[in-house]
Amino acid sequence: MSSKLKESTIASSNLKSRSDEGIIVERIYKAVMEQRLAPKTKLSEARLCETFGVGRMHVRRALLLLASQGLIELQSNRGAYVACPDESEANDVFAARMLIEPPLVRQMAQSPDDIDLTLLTDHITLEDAARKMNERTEIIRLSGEFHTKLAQSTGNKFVFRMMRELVTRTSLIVGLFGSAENASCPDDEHRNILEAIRLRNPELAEKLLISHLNHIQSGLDMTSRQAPQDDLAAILGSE
Amino acid sequence: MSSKLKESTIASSNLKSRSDEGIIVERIYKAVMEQRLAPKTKLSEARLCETFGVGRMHVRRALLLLASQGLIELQSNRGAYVACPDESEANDVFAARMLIEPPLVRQMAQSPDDIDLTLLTDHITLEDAARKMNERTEIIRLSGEFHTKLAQSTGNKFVFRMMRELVTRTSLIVGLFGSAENASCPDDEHRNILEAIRLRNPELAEKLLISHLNHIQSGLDMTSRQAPQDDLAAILGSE
DNA sequence: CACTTCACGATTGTTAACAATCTTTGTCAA
DNA sequence: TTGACAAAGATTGTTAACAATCGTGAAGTG
Repeated sequence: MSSKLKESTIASSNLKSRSDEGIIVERIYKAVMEQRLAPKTKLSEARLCETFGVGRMHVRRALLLLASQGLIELQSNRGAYVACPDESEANDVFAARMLIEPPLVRQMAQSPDDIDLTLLTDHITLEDAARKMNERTEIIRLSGEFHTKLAQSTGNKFVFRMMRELVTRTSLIVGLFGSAENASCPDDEHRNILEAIRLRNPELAEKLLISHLNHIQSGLDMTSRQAPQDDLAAILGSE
Repeated sequence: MSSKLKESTIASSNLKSRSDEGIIVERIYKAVMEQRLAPKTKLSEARLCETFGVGRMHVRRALLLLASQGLIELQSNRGAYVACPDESEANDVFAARMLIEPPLVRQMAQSPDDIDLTLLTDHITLEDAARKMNERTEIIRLSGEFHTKLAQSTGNKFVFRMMRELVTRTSLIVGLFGSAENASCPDDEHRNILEAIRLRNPELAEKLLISHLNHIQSGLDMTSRQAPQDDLAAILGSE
């Protein structure tokens, strides 16, 4: 396809990448992806101001961007809360992914030459490393990011953005309804999908991806929930 | 599928629908969809303030939302400008639509019972009426909105949002690179696609949609451009 | 004791003034 | 005439004070 897509944050794809709100958006985005920020956690303006050392204006702009992405919810006069998908939304997310990802990998497997495969092989190396070191948050984030990078490797920024939104939402959903071992994608499925693409086998790639998504979805339990957390500075402060 | 999706604006899907910035976003969105706001047109804050009769804060928030949607571009210290897609972006838009829409209509044709078909038949009625009355802007907008409503009728808000972004961008692209008669989708193609869905013929529906997208894309001339406009109040004021 | 009401503190929403930056215009010199 | 330079004007970015709203807890009443 065409463009480069080096940047992988919400803000930097549209705005000046070094802006203050870009940093805030990226940090919160990452915290959600790693399931360190639980749904319904309150993100108060004052707290974020001191955490990031910026004025309220930047915080409010960042919150607006996050809300437009659906990552948080803005309640009038009540503040911002991490989004808390319900069962219906979860179904929609997986339905959307079932619509998009199979044709995506199918197409990738048809002409893997157009595609940046090193990006994906490198990523799987990272996944293996994180698994070996047993770093929970890394595993979770990388596990989701594989699918994002799948889209990113096509070089199509629209496909990339759609995918990132769906993957982020999936991370929230898995954090809410998933059991512990289900938090990350199963061991070798990513590697197998990538291998099918490299071998130019569209049918196999599509089949593997569909069953992969089914694995994730079937591991969800739509009854259990979790409690919100609180210590924002500890969660968002590190980097 | 699941949710209702009555609201069809950018802002109202995530934010309080009656908010000031919601109105601004919707107006500008509509103006772009109808190709009344040409790419590179400057959207100055002061101008928008008096046009909509709101404070700068609301205007700036609306501009941020539009930028996050990719509809406009924010240049640091220089202001907001209607996005101006280049050839590479145009290719990406059509590639993304080719990826999503065929599986979408295929799936719709497989089980049209889950779907709100009256929404679509009503829409085609509107399209015919606008064509008969020769109302250019209406024709252009409805022509694009058919595809949006295609996604909307599934009830999946993620599919809907993805589609809306792609359709909006397509409108910009057609306005930039399209010839006059190509501004709207050809006469009966929408009706034929809908009919194939209603008749539960997935292969036909997919085939018709693919050739429909090809018609639109092949009607583009990637060399010619247009000049930006200026009188914002006249363009955005009416409603 | 249960319930309502009210007042206070905390948080978010808004405004307007101020600062920084860019654009334009006018001047001068080569 | 053309170009560089500088000042003025216009536009955007930022801040801080003010207003509005919400949650909480105390006080009062049945």
